[in-house]
Amino acid sequence: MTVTRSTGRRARLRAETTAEIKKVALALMASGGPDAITLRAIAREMGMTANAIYGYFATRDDLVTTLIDDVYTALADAVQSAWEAAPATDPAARIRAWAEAFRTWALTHPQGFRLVYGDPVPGYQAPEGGPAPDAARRVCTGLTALAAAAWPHARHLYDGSTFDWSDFDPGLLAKVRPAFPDLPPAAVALALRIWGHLHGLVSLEIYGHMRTQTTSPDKLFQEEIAQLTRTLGIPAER
Amino acid sequence: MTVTRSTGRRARLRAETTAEIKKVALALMASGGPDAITLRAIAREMGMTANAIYGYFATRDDLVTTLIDDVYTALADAVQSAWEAAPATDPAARIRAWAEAFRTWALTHPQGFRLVYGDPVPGYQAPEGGPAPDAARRVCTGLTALAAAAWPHARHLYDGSTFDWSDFDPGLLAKVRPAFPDLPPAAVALALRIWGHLHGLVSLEIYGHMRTQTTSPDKLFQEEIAQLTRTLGIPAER
DNA sequence: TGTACATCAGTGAACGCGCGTTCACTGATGTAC
DNA sequence: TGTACATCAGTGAACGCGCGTTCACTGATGTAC
Repeated sequence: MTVTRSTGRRARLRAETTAEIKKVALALMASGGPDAITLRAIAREMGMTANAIYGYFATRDDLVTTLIDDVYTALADAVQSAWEAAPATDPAARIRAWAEAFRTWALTHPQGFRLVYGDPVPGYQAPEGGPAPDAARRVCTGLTALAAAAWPHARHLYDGSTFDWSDFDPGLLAKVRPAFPDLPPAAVALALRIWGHLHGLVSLEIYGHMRTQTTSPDKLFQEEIAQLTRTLGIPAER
Repeated sequence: MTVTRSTGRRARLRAETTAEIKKVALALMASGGPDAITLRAIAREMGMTANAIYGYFATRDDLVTTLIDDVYTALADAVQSAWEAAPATDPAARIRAWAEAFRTWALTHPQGFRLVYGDPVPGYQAPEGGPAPDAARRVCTGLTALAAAAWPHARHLYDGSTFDWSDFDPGLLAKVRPAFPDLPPAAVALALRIWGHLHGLVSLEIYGHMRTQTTSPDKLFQEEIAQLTRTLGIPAER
């Protein structure tokens, strides 16, 4: 049996077509929502027949799984690079950068947000078992870094916390504890709570529930961030 | 033209069948998600033909609109009565009651939560225009009552708030301002932020994103409530 | 360099499915005189 | 109280649709000798 060299022409064409299928699928999702991701629609858009896609993805659910992973990665990259762009010496700025990147990404890719955090595509069955994809983890562990930076200022608020390590998923801890050996369980819980706060505000906005309440969701989110750093007692630099 | 008396036998049967259609639709949704709400499935379950339903609802979207309203009402009733059951003299207990009722309702009716706060049923087109249904408003104005009770203790935290009345939806203000004449815009913003916090934590849990982080979402939520009353400076009674 | 063969991307027709909705209808229930 | 008529809930067959997936196939691209 001859193995095709991965740099061969065929392999390259194959990779390009795979990329195009995903690109078209994401474009369809952006304009029509996750429901619009159908093999036939993708094929139509690409000028192929629907079953040609079976040469690249074994099944529709396989394609959707790949897309979810791609979108998660894009989100994780966006927040991580925003966080890294802010100076490490200014925890408040880093929190602000992370949170704003999170909201901005969501508003720019509302359908992507729905795909990863909302209802799955109708009929989609996620592959069973297996840990959360790496990118999903990165979103959350990024927040743990924020909590770690804030911890010296905020720890006194959480003296009564009853969390211990057994309250967390082993997969999460495997990522978090080596990176922040001194962090107590209460700080990880804080990270999850902050995640919940930001997710809630953004998600209400994305799903249209803020529109009937406020005309300035942006201002609301700014106040959220300001209060967050204030409550945690993080000094603003300068 | 003879108007059928609304107490007539026919009218009663009609009301009963309408109620059964909704009941069956909700049961289908509970077991199969919002996608499972199809006229044919409902009819199958009721031993009728699919088109018989057209005698009760002009279209599938009409039925879904009605269901959303019903579910919203159930949620609003649940949180409101929990809130009322706690003593008015104990704001912390009232906040706790509201928040716990919110989460409990969501965990008990995950598909209902998805129906009202998540992606709409595939293909569903909400009736255009028109203000949010009354029940949706009640969920949010209930939170304003919480913020109002907390305000005397928490106002000093929001001195820098830049919110004014023009930042809010007139429909919201029409409900809120008459009920709480002394409440400033910053307090309404606080209510929305609290809503966001609770919604986020519950929504991550409902959509399964907490499972890969913590084994004690319950504990996390308790800590959220405790920190909320603490941050707002609400004294615990007793 | 030329030829025989293997690989493999994509075609085109077809399958069975469940869906919302329309149509002409039937038979039971209620109403008016 | 009895009869003629109107109302109306529900039937059964059919429409056209888009979907995921399977099948046998064709024709171009690459490979081995």
